[in-house]
Amino acid sequence: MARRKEIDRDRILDAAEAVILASGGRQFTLDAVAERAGISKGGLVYTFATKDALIAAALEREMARFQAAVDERIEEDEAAPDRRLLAHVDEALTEDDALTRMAAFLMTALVHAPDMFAPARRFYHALFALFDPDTEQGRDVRQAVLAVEGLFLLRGLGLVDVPVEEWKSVLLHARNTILPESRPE
Amino acid sequence: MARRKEIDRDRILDAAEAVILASGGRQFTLDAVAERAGISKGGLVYTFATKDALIAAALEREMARFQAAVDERIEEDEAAPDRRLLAHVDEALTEDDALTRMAAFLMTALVHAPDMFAPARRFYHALFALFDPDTEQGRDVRQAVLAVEGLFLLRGLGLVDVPVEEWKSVLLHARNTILPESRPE
DNA sequence: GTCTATATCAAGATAGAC
DNA sequence: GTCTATCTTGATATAGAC
Repeated sequence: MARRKEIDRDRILDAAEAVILASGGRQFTLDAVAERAGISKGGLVYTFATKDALIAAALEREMARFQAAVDERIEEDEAAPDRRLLAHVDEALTEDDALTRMAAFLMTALVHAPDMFAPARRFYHALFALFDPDTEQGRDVRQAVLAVEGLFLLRGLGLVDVPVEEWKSVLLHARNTILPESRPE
Repeated sequence: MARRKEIDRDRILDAAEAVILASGGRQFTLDAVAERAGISKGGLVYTFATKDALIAAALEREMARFQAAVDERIEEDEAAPDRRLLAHVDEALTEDDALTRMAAFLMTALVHAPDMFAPARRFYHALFALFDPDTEQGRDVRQAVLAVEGLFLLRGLGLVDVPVEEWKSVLLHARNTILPESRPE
C-alpha cells in the first residue's frame, strides 16, 4: 500500500535535514543524503526523482513547520492580518533556532536548486497579502515586514554579523510598528 | 611588465559579466566564460586560479561601481551619514538597472561560490556603520535601510514579484524615514 | 514495487607540452 | 603564458536483482 512510501519519504527528508543543518547546505549532495538515510543513491533517486525535487520537499516541510508554529500563536477566529503579522514576528523572536534553521534550508535551495523556490514564493505571497500598501499605515507595516525579512536574509546569507541583542531590537521595533503599544507574549 | 596581466583580467571579467547578465548566473560555467573571452579553460584558470576567485573579482568590480555611483551623488566634504544613506537609496531609485545588475552578481556568487562573499560583507559593514542603533532616530533609519535591502534581496532571489511602482514606493518611504521632507534629486 | 549497481555526462581542477 | 589532456566529483539514466 501507499503507507510504506510515505515512511521512506520522511526518513529521507530527515536525512536531508540533517545534512543541511550540519553543513549549512554547502555539502548537500545526493551521496551524503543517501549515506545518512542508509540507502543507496539509486534508492534515493527512486523516491525523489531529482535533487531539485528533494530540496523542494525539504524546504516545503520546513516552511510548513514555521507556519504551524505561527498558527499556534493565533487563537481561532482571531486571524486578523495584524495578529498574524505579530505572530510571525513573535515566532522569529523565540529563543529556539527556528530562523537559523529556515535560513539553512533557504540557502541550500538557493545554492543547489535555484529554480525550486515555489514553496518560499507562496510563503512570501501570503505574507505580503497581510497589509495594504495603499494606506499610510499599510506602508509603515510593509516597511517593518521588509526590515524583518531583510535582516533574516542578510544574516542567512552571511552578509552581516548581527549580535542577538540587535537582532531582537529590530524585531521589537517592527512589532511596535505593526501594532503600537503591544507587548510580545 | 604587469600591464599585460591587468588587461587580460579585465577582458575575462568582461566575459564573466556578460555570462552573468545573460543568464542571471544560472549558466555561469568556466567553459562559458572562457568561450566568451575567446580563450581556453586552461588559460582562464591560469589568470583566475579558481572559479571562486573569478566570482569574487567580478562581484568586487560590480560593487565598486555601485559605490562609485553613490559617491558621485555626494558633494565633497558633505559626507554626513544621512547624506550617504540618501545617496544609496537614490542610486537604487535610478531608472537604469544598477540594482538588477547587482542582484545578478550577488546571486551568481551565492549559487556558484557561497564562500566568496567578502566584498559584499565589506559593503554591508560600511552601510550599517551609517546609523546609530542606540538612538530612536537611528533605529528608524536602520529599519528603513533593512527594508530597502530586504526588498532588494527578496526580488533578487525571485521570492517576491514586486511591480516597479511598489518598488519605488518602498524606496521613497525609506527616504522619508532617513531624512523627512527631503525630495530625491 | 523498491532498491542496487553501473554507466554516462557535465564541470572544476591539475599536470605537463609547447 | 597559454593550451591540451586527464582526473575527479557529483547528478542523472538505465538495467536488472529481489
